[in-house]
Amino acid sequence: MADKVTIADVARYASVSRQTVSNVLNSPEVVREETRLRVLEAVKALGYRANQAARQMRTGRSQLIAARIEPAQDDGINGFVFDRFLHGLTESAARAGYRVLLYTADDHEAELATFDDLLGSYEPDAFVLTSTHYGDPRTDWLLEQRIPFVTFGRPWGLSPDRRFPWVDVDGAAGTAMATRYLLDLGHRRVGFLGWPSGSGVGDDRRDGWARTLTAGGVSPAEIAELDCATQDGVPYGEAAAHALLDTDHPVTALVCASDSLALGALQAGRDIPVIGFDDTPSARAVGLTSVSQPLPEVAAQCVSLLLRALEGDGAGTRARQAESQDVGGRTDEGDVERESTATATPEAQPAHVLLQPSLVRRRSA
Amino acid sequence: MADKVTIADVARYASVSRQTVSNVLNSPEVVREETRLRVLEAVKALGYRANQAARQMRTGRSQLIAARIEPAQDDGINGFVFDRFLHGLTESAARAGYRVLLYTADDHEAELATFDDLLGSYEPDAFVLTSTHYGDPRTDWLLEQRIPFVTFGRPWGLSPDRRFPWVDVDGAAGTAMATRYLLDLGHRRVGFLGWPSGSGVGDDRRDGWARTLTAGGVSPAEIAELDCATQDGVPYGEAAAHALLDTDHPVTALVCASDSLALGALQAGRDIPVIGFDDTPSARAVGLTSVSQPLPEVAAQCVSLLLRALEGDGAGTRARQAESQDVGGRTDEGDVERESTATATPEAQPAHVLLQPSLVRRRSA
DNA sequence: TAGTCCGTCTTGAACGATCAAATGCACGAA
DNA sequence: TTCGTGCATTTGATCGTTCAAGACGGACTA
Repeated sequence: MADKVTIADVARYASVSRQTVSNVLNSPEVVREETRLRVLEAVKALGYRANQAARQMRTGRSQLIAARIEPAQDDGINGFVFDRFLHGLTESAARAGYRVLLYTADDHEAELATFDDLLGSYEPDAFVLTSTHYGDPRTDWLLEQRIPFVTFGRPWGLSPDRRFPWVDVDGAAGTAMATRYLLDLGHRRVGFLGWPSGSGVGDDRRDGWARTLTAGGVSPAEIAELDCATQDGVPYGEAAAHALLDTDHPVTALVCASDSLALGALQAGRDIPVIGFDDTPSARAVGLTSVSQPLPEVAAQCVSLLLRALEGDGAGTRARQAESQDVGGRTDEGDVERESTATATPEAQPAHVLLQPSLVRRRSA
Repeated sequence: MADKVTIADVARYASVSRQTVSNVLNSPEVVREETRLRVLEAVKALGYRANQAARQMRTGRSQLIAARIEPAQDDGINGFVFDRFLHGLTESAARAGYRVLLYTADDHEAELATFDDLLGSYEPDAFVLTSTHYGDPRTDWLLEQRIPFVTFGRPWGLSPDRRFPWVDVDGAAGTAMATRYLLDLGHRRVGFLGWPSGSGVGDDRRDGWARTLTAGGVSPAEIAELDCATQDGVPYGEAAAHALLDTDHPVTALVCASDSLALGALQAGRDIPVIGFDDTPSARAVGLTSVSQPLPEVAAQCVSLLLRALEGDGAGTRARQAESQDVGGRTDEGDVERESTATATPEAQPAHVLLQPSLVRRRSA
């Protein structure tokens, strides 16, 4: 490799001091235009790139965002969603001058230990959490340590929504959309295959369905009859579908909390419309209509919120200016906000963003 | 956070010099036992963790392994395989004291630029490449720059196998196993749905099938008749399956180069045995028998080979000892080698490992 | 004329670790 | 007694960057 070009090399080449080179790169406004150009030329000629480690040592900022890579679930559904999210995160982060550092952890306790470990060694500037749930200890820990972070997933069960920034997809809106679609097709007995109540995500998805049926004039009693809760997984979906189908008064269409359940429903063999959730490869493969989460946008919003949080905390000041320029860059390119229900919150308050899913129509409905 | 404990704090606490603390952690053998214990106690009491940035600055080693996260394919199959691989990589790397840094790139040119970028700023110690293919420019670039790396995938088309370390799964053995299984079931006209020749992976998988049929006494002419090449994707698989089924002399079973093709074949509706490749969630969901790659092992082997390569190059010497201990740690826990066809190569030569896939039997065959 | 301020650039120090070399000490041989 | 030897530990320098403070000349003010 090119023998390591340092800032001193650039300084010598451009006949200025180290600090001037640094200023050109980090605080261009304090440097005379002519000098600035000369330095930039030198930077280009020598192929200079600031050494992260050295910079980090001085500024305390690593330009690293840590994210946990989760083991693919048995049915790989979560894995897929997460994979696409991670890809988007890496891309959005790169645009803002950050990189994504991976870690694993088997449970929450191990994850907290890993937080500590990482903070002590690699010093990531922020964390991104996924799969938040009721009573998640991770958010409290990070809040207490005052480490910037965002979650992909609402702070289920936490009193106010604004203790930390989060991004999520409106699952209820997704199932509502699916249900509405089936009602418009003329169906009235639209069943729901979901998970046992208690999970934020699952309950949210059920709500969207129930709410839409209610709006469509279906009675609460009937709604209860159309609802079936079971564990996630294809075979469970199949069994649950049978429970709703093999009755005197069978459902005529199904909305499901996951593609796994929907696939199971398809395998039940009746030829009724079925709609899944997450638009996984499996859905695509078998032609299953499914609710799709805008994962690249979720990732972009996560980075955007993180950058805001990072600007707020107390570290370097000079360096911070360069960043806010980067933020500007990202914002320019973002058609993101337009299609999102970005719930604006007052400045200086952790913001949150709730994005709308979309319905991908295929053969199954 | 705990106010940053530095090596000087530990030294003060244990009444020794900074260097002694450093030695306890990196070259324990030069320190008197009594001192060593006292220092370790101090480390524990203060919760000291060596700062990566500072260490990197001195040693030139970042303890970072860079890996590209690929966008999920249309059918998400590659995405899934890669996701699991990445998880394994992160875990194995962590055990050896390394972390995984992600990057994205749209094409090879962009990827080379990213290599350069990363090497200039974050200075990863090594790269992990996936999806290698004929004439891959990335391996040449990295070889030329003398950057350590491993690939998940053979150096297709490169003359000798030993220019760089690689890990791969024996695809031919996988399709051979699948074919053998169908032959044993009494089938003779076992068809193959694969990709057009030209891709290393695809040709390899076809070979395993053809070879097994030949061994089973099927004539070359007949084999050619049973072979169908098409683009990857469920609908293509369905069409191809029809081509092999709707003839005077239809196939009675199918081996496929991917789960997508296999799913297509299933949708063709004939009730014949079908075997896919990669054991993706889709396969699990629909009960498709499939050839499964041992991805966690692949990842573990990648890390193992990388560590070997990293020991060889010319950087610190003291630090190196600590690492080789780590390697030892990993090896202990590794049932990995046992079940793999680890092709041993002479010391100091890049090694490679070819792992055996397994057949996961489900309803489809 | 002297003093102040501003814009531009430079100098020395510091981040936290490791390396290379030096030091102190105990021991045994000359 | 003196000196070399080897072990355990310490000291000073260094990695590449940014921060804080200082230097310098010119313009503007008093």
